[in-house]
Amino acid sequence: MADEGTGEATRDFIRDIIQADLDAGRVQTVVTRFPPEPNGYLHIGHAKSICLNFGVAAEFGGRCHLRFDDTNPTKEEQEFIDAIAADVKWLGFDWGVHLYHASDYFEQLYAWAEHLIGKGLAYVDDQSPDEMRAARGTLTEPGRDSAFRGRSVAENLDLFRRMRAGEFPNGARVLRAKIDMASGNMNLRDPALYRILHATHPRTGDAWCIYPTYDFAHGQSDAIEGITHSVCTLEFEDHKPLYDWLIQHLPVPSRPRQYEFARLNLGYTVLSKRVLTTLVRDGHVSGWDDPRMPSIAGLRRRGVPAAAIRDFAGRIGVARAYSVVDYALLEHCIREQLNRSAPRRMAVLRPLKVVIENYPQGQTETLPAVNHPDDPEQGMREITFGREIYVERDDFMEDAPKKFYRLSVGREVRLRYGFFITCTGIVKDEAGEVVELRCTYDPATRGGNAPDGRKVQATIHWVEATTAVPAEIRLYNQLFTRPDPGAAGDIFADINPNSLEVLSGALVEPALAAANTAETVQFERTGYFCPDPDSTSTRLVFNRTVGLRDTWAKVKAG
RNA sequence: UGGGGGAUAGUUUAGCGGUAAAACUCCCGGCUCUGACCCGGGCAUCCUUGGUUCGAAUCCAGGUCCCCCAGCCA
Repeated sequence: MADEGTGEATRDFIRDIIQADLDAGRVQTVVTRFPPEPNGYLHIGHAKSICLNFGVAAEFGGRCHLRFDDTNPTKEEQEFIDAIAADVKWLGFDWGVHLYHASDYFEQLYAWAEHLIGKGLAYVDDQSPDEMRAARGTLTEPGRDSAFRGRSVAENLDLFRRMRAGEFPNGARVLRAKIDMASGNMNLRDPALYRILHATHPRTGDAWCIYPTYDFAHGQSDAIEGITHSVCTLEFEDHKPLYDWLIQHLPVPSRPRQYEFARLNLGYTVLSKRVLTTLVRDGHVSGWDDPRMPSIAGLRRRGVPAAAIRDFAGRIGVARAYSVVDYALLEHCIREQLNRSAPRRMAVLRPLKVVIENYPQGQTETLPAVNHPDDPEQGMREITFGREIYVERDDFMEDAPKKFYRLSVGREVRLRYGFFITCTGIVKDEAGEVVELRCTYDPATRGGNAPDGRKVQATIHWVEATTAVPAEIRLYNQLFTRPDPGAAGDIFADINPNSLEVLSGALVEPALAAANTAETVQFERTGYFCPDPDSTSTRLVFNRTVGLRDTWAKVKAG
């Protein structure tokens, strides 16, 4: 895992705090945790948190727990629990034996709730959700005390036990902390600690019908596990006073501290679980692992290496200021990683037939090609050359400007690993479309160099007609049309109708037919691609992970 | 108009009283059997106003703008 591009010992305020705690002896062993709620799949925003929590633990010789925050059985599923664990592992992190669930602590949390009641710091409220909302006040006006706030300890205890016993329907009562209904911090206006939820929990089944809220479960779970630095995102900042209040009033075994950082925002991308869930549910994408999704599963299926995601997480930094990261940075990290590892292959996305007129009919020959120009270890392979080949449509222009280096009538180019060819003529169909090129080749340039030392301006990729293998290639574009999806109102109106482009007539070199591995390869001059699970023995399907940088496209665009 | 937090190149970060650093993007140029990679070069009134100081992005005071909070979600 020490393969990150610039994975140097990055510095940020979280690491500074930990270093200071270690130096001052406040903490002996750093213990962090990644606490996902299993109500959806992980996305690249979670990857930032995962890399931070596991990264920091590793750097300081501590440990990081994986803890499922499974306190709301109405939204959580086993499928998500399994997928999340698989994704964290795929990203390259290991929680060892430290796999936990907030539900592991339900009994202890319940006991602490009674403890709070006993100290007169919590009470059972009979108000309905609507009444509670009305009594909570607003951002500028204080709330009003509930009529049930003054119940005796005995009555609270009795009612709370009966809540647990299942005597009341959902929403009938709730256990609340008794703090301050006039606090400027809404979280301190007697927050709910336990609610009645007659629902089957993925792990505890029907053992419970009351469940702790996030606020009551999270900090105490941290304390039970001995978490030293509970790192979360900025929106929990207002919860810290409550987090601390609970830790202070409960006989917990340790005193964890919460620290907040800014969550990741990515241009042209949505990292809201609510929206992502809707995209999947309403069929805007094929599933959580659709290659257009910013989910870990989607990125993986698209061919993005875990190391690229780790590198990305390291480069975006950790701070407290709201920010939106350029999508281009992610692409850069992917390209950098793949450039040095991905085997090179040739594939023609939009084929244009070429007949080499002076090459013998019915004859073929093989030519050696390197698998990676900078890595001899990857070896060589043989590619077939013959009279009929296919080149990329974009590599021919009828009225080519001076800046266009590729094929045009009268121009000579090099076929990668092959010969120099010169275009001598074109064939058009009735519609006037160029459907075939006539060329001649120079036998003396076999292997790619001219004995007379003449140069060509371009080298293009190609495949030989009789040996090429047909393939479907899926090109992905941004899932949203604007850098700030939803900023104009309806986020679903910003979905890009052209986010998926399928090329069904692509031709790839035979070596790719054996690409059954999940390995991402480079199609020379076009980009990085990986076989999609939709591939079958009779139909090859490739996903474009990311294109190569294309300077010509910019020149052409003017 | 309550509470909490934040403002450094187009973007994300560094800088912690000594004269703005890096990466990405973009632009210019070089190299090249991938117009890729790689290699040069360019791109900042440090939100603002005033103060302290020999010296301020850093310290102080006042503004401005942005983000989060009124779930029995997390």
